Amino acid sequence: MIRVLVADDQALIRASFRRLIDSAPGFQTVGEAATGAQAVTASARDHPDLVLMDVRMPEMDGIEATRRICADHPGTRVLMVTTFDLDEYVYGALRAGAAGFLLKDTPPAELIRSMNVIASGESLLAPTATRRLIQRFVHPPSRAGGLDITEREREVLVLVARGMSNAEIAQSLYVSLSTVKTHVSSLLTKLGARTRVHLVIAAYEAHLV
Amino acid sequence: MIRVLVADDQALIRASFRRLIDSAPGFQTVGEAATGAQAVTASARDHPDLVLMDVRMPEMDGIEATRRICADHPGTRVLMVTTFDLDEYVYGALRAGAAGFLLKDTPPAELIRSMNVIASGESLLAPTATRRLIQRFVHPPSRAGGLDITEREREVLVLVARGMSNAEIAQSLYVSLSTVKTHVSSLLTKLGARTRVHLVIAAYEAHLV
DNA sequence: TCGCGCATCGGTCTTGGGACCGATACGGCG
DNA sequence: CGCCGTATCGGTCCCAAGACCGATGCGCGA
Repeated sequence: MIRVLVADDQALIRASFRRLIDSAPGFQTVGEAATGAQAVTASARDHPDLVLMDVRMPEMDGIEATRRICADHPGTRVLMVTTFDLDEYVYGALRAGAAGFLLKDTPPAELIRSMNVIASGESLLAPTATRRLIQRFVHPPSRAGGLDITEREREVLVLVARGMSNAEIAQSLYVSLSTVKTHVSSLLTKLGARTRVHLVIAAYEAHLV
Repeated sequence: MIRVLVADDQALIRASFRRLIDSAPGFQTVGEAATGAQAVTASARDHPDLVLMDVRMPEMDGIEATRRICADHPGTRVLMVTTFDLDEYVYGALRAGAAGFLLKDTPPAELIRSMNVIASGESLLAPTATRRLIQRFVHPPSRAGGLDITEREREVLVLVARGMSNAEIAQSLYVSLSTVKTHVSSLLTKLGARTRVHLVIAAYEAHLV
């Protein structure tokens, strides 16, 4: 028997989840929570196998509640169930330790199947979220922005970050050593760096390499 | 009507997939392939909406075939269906452009549902694979090995990679400037680096930072 | 016991890096 | 039109960086 805690600020939602769960073979609700804080305390008291967690809740949101529950009770699996399919929600939930993420428009039968999967120790995401997670896995966000530098300076920066000396960069870009030095100096000023080593670090942090 | 190509080297598997697909409403098989190469040519000829692709096939494996199909026909969605739940398979398939990854022990009804999800443009993974992908998302692999240097040298290396000068490192480690220089020189030699910039690069590449 | 690797330290020497000064030329923009 | 930002270039100055030389002490295994 899989013991389930339902956390949602709307009583109507909680009631419908409870009906669904109690009517499913092998499942049983052991409590309800209307806030994130209540979910945490209820989890500590009843140590459910599974928590159906909403994201938007008063007092403490579902993400933070998930973080605490997962930290305190590794055996408890959290399945995020929310109305909004937002990346911040999904990634926040996953980083907080959630084992799954579904939308509230998921058909009841599918929800029950998913809860079985989660309770068995596996993980499951809404297909849209799965697609975006894969996207992010295959093409990690390569934010080259955030650095307020000119195009030429950016070119110099990547060459610096490749380990080239000023002379090598000068050859590579067909300009004089002086010019390279000027660009490097500008970069040092703009990026608040003391030495070219800091430039390399900045380039790596900005995923320019 | 969703048009499906079945690629698997075993005729028995192909036949059973074909029966399943043709019996499902809204689906229709448009071809079979026994090798990766055949899958590529068949996709080019019949441009199916969906390809059920096995990983292990003669001539060309399913990963490579997926890569080519996705590159040539962005409209064609590939669902990897394999016996073995191996990370190399999953990640290889995803990087190749596959939209989904399931195991052959997936129940027929579930497979059909999954094909619907995939065909609708979303993505879907076997729960075990989902769990590992999330794991990798939350805790990216931080391999710090590969560098044949002493423990002390490793300490110096990370400080160098943090942008500290030799003098700062000396203060930080409570040793003299000479000692730091010695360690840095050793690092330069051992790692085949010309300047400390190369050390920073090596440190980042080795994920020491 | 001797040798070896490691960590520690000091000295000298050369060079590239970087600060700071100057300049010219080009293009967009009010 | 003049102003400003960008890219280009030159020169001077200083110092950290790195090469290379030496040395000592410690622990560990042959």
